[in-house]
Amino acid sequence: MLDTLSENSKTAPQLRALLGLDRDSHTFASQCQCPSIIRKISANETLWCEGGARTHIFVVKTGAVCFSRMLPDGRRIVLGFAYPEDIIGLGGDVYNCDAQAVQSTRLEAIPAGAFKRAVSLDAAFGRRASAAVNQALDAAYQHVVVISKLSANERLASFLMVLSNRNKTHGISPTSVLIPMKRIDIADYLGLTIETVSRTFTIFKNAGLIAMDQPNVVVFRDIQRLRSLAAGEGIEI
Amino acid sequence: MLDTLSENSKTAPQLRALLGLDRDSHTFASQCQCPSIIRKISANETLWCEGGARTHIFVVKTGAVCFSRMLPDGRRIVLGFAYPEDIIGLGGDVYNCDAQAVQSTRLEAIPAGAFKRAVSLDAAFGRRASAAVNQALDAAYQHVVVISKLSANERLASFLMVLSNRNKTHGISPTSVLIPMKRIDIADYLGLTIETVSRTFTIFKNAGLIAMDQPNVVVFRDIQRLRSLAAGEGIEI
DNA sequence: GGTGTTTCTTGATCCATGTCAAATCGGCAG
DNA sequence: CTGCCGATTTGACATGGATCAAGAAACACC
Repeated sequence: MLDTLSENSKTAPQLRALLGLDRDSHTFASQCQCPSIIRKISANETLWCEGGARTHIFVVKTGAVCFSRMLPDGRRIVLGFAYPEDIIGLGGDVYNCDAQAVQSTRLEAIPAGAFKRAVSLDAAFGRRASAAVNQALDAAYQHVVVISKLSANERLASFLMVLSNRNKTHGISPTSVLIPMKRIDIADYLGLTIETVSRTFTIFKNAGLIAMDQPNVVVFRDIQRLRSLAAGEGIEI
Repeated sequence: MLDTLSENSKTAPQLRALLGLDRDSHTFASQCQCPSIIRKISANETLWCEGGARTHIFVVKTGAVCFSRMLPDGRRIVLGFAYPEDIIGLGGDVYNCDAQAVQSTRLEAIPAGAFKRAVSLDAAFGRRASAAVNQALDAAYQHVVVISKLSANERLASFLMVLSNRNKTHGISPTSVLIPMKRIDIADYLGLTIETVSRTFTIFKNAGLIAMDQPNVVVFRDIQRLRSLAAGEGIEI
């Protein structure tokens, strides 16, 4: 699974520093002071499986990753997505979900053992790691809120607003978003079907909330209304 | 809010040790080496609010606590429940949900500052705390799975099986459970209405899966079937 | 023990979303 | 450009759970 490595632990951080890439994750890796290697995976390739031994912690460099679980009868649940600069793979002894790339993705892989050692040696680093877990917990709670009480319209609005907010915190325009994942991933994430997701996009277009020239680029036309929808203020379209 | 304290930090752990109560949480408190006080709250009383400064970490001694969030238009989402021996209130700088007692509840309260210091001083203790957060994350993921894809029957079965498993790990008979919370809490936890929860209990009774002489005591008659339902194996009742 | 109040259960009906089916779009190989 | 194939959209219909309404049971308080 780790046969697609392209750079070794010494050169990778230096290269990234030189190139000024991924400031945040680079800091993380250098704080770690443990071997870090770059791994590239293509769309749909699996990064880890639920129940598998937690061998690595990853930092997403480019692309996007999707976390999911499968029920015995085949129903699939998407638990979340990760984007560049996200630290993923933290947790207990075994991975608690599957992880696969939704598009071609480049990650920095840090062996779990070295990571664990770094955490116990450096208190500040440990706090950083636990902050990432806390963020994951907050996101999971928010996800529960979205799928347990929001309508299909509200769910999709909420999904779009998360992408918009992410753009804003990363210095990208929050008035349009690129959707890297397929409809089935969005549907399994929002607890809906692909048909309902598709219809809801159409409703948003017809209501003048968004424009969508390509199926994976959404331009916001009435972001305030979308925000109200996403927040669960009980408004109608 | 902390005016109902009944014992001080010195006597409480000693008393608990003498009485042999709550072995696990006692160990936790004594490891912490920071002031711990017992707090008693009655049913429906609020322990903390979402967004409030995280002043205390708690260990549930008796009773049960319910975590929830509220949407602007009044919709309520229950994120989970805590029972005796559970460590609750861990996370970032502010509480990420409301917490209220579902019945008369006794807790051990540890000031967050002292807790934080203990975590950074004692690596083993820190690992223990982060394990609790990891467990919370696992539970949240499981919750997402339950409410995003399971039918009402499967959701209630899942809820009952969690209670049953909890009994088992605590040395109590797993063939019957006591339901301390009201229907509305179960409904808001499972993303259903109280009517559907009630109807589903009736379906289970009629199908011979459970017996329920009192509305808050469930005796399992066909736990294997309930487990299959809860696991999402796609069976019908 | 009676009485008022809350909680739970049951019934009738409705609607948002699922399901099944088919058409259309978009990307890619040659 | 053309044909193919997976992804997306659209349409027609079915249904599980919500909603609205009314009883019945449990509980607290006098």
